[in-house]
Amino acid sequence: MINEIKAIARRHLAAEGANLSLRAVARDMGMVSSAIYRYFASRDELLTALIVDGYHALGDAVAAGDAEVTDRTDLRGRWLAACHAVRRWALAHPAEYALLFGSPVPGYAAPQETTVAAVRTPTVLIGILADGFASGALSDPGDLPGPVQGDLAAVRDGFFPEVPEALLSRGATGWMCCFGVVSFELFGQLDGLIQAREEYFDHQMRRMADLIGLPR
Amino acid sequence: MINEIKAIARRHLAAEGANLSLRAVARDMGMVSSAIYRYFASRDELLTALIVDGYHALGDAVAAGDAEVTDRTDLRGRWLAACHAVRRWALAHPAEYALLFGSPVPGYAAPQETTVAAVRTPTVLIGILADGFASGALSDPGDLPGPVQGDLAAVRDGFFPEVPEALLSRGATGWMCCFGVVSFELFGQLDGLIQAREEYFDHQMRRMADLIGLPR
DNA sequence: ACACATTCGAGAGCACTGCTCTTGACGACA
DNA sequence: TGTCGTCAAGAGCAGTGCTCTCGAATGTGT
Repeated sequence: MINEIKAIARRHLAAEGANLSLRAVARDMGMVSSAIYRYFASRDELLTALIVDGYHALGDAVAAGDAEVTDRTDLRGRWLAACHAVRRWALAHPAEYALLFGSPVPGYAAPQETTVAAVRTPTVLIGILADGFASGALSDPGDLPGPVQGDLAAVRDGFFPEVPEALLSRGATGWMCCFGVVSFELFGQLDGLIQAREEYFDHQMRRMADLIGLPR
Repeated sequence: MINEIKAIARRHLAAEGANLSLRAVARDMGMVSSAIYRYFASRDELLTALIVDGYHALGDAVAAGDAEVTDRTDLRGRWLAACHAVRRWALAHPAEYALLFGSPVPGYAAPQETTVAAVRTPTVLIGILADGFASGALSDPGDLPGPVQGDLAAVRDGFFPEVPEALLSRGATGWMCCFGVVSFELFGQLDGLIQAREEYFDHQMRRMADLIGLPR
């Protein structure tokens, strides 16, 4: 039942964009709006459920993209595959992507459960770097300013043991830039400027691979 | 009059977030909601006016940040100053930033006037690279795939004559990554992970300067 | 089989939204 | 004085999230 609600809500989200109407999904279910409140305490709670699902769907897609590269030592190929998976998922689910990474809803404060789901995609990306460091293909850039080092050490201890902070930082920068380029395209900032978007994205992610230090 | 409406709308935007209520700003002006429609045909038109203003305000702030660097040949210093100006403006005007760069409103299609205003900030950033190329401090990386080259040549001809496409591309990537990192911070994706945000931002923009090829 | 408890959904209603249309007040100009 | 344009008020429409109450259905225990 709550799965059916989520499915219809996702359909509405895809069709109409961010402003999801409880009454509309209730109408589509042949129910009255108040009946929804049996299953979700509020619209925010429904959105939270969709957000968590979205993070996992994106994480799955990115992990699958990485997994398709058979040569696991081809770090650059894995990086590019994962980045393209991010972009492909975003283009296929623009409304959900906007829900995850777009402007936060004013009154809405993301509960804890979303932040743990949010970490799935960067986990895949930085996992590629972790593999590279473990095999000796990547080295520690070792160029972090002091205060940042402390923050990243904590993140490392929580999620990525064995990865040096400076390398983790490179991966985080790469992830944020991937997010930036995808959002730019998806939110219409490239309209009328760039047509060859997949090629341009690929080019940019290759430059990010250079920045991270992934061997060619 | 329309300036007063915009000012109050901006205040509401800053206070309450993205969902701007026409009736609320009318209330604050001691008017009735329908009176607003004398000055703005719709809520979208008001938002468009605020968006255009926002792009210009951000562009002004970034240009001012760049202009504060007295040594005009210090390309890296200018790049960092401009990037920090972007971040500072975003943190000072989060709701307006979200309006400009966040998820687009479903029914809303950005009219032409917004896209010409949107180009102001990248103009400043890439202007730094143009200066560097003119003085010989920057060279043409010359590493663009074919389809992208065509798109960027058109952009170059429209906005940045004399700048080679590959260098323009580097600047665009830098701008998108700057946007990505700022949005990540502003949209809450860094919450609970990074405390030393200004330092981390500075570090990341330095790495982007490396990628662009700005001399140290 | 009967009585009880729980679950479910319908319906009315509140306060709010963007937006349209009509009506009436006010001031400038001829 | 009369006319015309500008302005804002008010009512109203269709929609929103959300709360509350009230029946009907569905078990469940004795």
